[in-house]
Amino acid sequence: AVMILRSRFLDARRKRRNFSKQATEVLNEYFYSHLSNPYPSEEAKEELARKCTITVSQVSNWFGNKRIRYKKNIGKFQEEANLYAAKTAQAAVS
Amino acid sequence: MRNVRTAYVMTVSAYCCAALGLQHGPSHSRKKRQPYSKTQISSLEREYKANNFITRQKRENIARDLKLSDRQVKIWFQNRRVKDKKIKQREIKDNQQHHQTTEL
DNA sequence: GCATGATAAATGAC
DNA sequence: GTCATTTATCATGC
Repeated sequence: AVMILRSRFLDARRKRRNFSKQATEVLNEYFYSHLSNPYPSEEAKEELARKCTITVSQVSNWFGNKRIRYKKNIGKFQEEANLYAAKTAQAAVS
Repeated sequence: MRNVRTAYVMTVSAYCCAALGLQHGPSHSRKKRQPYSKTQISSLEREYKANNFITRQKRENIARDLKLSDRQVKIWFQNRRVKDKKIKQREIKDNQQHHQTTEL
């Protein structure tokens, strides 16, 4: 019996669920439209959290992960970046 | 006004990663993250339970016993206090959530 | 099997 | 000291 007795911080990491598609959409829109400075203010985080129905901490986690993973492999995110760039461009026209 | 700090950070760390808007990159060989062993964690947790803040004397002893640097022990206690704070504020939120769904 | 969210060490501004 | 981060690692989803 191995008994994984990890006192894992109330076990939030285990019951992890992916965010909804709409939430990811909102977060990505912000990220790619602020690519030159992808650091939302506390107020911006709160609004994103409200829109996505997640906590501010989860917003911070998402941006932390996104920044490092984007930086590590920009090429992999190129397609995604173009997608959201086009989306915000169209929003600007209308 | 908590973002004045971030704004300043951005101007300072504009040397590296300037093209991207990314903060203090690997400035000059950052120490690689070293996950601590169960034994080390147990001792640290035991001491933390005794008191959340550690004196310099105790810190030196613990560091020697656990084969960690003085700085590592100091940082561990700092991070541990942050963790405590997060746990508490999450418990508060969970309670609020629970009352909203159960009452009325 | 990697994508993804959360946590654990480590850094730096203040 | 706190605290927002970076980075690696962990645990899970699918």
